[in-house]
Amino acid sequence: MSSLQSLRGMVDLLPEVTGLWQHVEATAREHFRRAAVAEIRTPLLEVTELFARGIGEATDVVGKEMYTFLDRGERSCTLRPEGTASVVRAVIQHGLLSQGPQRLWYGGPMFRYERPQAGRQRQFHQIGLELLGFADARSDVEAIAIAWDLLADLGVGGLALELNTLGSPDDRVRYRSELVAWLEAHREQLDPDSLARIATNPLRVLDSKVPETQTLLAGAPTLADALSGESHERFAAVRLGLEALGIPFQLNPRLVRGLDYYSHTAFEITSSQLGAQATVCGGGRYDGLVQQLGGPDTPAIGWALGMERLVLLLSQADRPSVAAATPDLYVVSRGEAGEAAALPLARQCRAAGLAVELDASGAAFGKQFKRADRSGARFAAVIGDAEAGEGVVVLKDLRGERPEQRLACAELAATVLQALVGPLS
RNA sequence: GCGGGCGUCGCCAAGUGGUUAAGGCAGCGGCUUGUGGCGCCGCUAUUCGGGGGUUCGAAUCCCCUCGCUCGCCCCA
Repeated sequence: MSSLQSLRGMVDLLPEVTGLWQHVEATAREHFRRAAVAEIRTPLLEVTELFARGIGEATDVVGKEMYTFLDRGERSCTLRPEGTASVVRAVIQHGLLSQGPQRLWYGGPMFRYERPQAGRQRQFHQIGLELLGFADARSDVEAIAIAWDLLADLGVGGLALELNTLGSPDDRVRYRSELVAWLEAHREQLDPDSLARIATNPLRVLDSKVPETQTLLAGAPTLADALSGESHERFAAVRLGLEALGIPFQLNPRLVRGLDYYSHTAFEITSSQLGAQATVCGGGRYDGLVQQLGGPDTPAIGWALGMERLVLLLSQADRPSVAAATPDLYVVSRGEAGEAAALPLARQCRAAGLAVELDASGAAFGKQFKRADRSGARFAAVIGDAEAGEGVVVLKDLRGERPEQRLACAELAATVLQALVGPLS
């Protein structure tokens, strides 16, 4: 194949799927509006240091998945691999927190250099929520509820909410060193993968898929034991809040978010229908991040939802397909005067709110009608030299029984609009 | 980065060493020069992702390469 192709992992969204994407986006917007969450848009490109400091040097995302390059000014730049760091940076940079807590959402492409597979691309899209300046457990519950309701409204079934707590940053640091000490003491019995993670991300050892390691881990110190009383209470409040809203969840003590900034509540919404990449939405609390990036000490919680995975679920389900752009009216014309009159006519109908396709091919009438039929339009407007001369147009119903009708050009839009809302035949 | 599967027309797909590479869908043209949907007829791959090699001869065998895909890792 000598012709040019898109880069690996960079996917084109063709017209047959953009309708569904728009539907998801519109639904998300509406849910954010109802929850009084405002949109924020940040650049796709940031200084590399933002992600290194925000996400954590030791994470896979920063360590091996970033699209990083030097710009012409020799500055190290990175295409954003996730949204939270950028949002926090923007909020700090513009002093938004001095105006009070912030309820923000964002959406758009993210970039991670990984091997593509089902539900994973190198350029992928997330919609995310960030509640900054909210410490109470109720904000955790609210954040989760917004995600849950959005997914339910979209009609995604078979979802499971998994919940865990990572404790306060202090708890986590303390537990981390306990765990590392314990793992070091059992080095010989660990599998190579887990061994490597001691240095990089020890909490992830808990999630090892090696059976022997899992058996061994039964004797390891648990995060739950390392939690302070306060952290325990906080987690209990989150659980109670979810129960009060009737949102089902299952506790998963091995749910450890990969990014460094998480603390306390961590959650994932997963689907069994997604293959290996089962997480549709993931998030949690990140109380330390704002300060770590140079802002005021600010509690926060957020989540990100994977658009590709969501769309995958929606297109698997037996749901009516979201129609692509189908015209209401297809304009067929012929002859010099007719063709000249067709465009103003189409334009006038568009101004009235109709979806109008104009056949500008100059093809034979039969051809034009064939195309009118395939376009899916309900009506065809026919204008030839004779009609153009009299200032009239022929309206033909392509789907129903309505007889062909000759009417003044000026009446076309109103007539079609009225017919569209009326019964089909 | 590591494993498995696959790569024949825009899409689906037959063909596994031997003259011109089936077929279906879509597309285009015609039957039908002011009226579509059905039907009928015709056209659309000198070429089998690309490059080498074996052979009298390859889409079919071998090597390399590129791409797609599923999984591992990790994550949305």
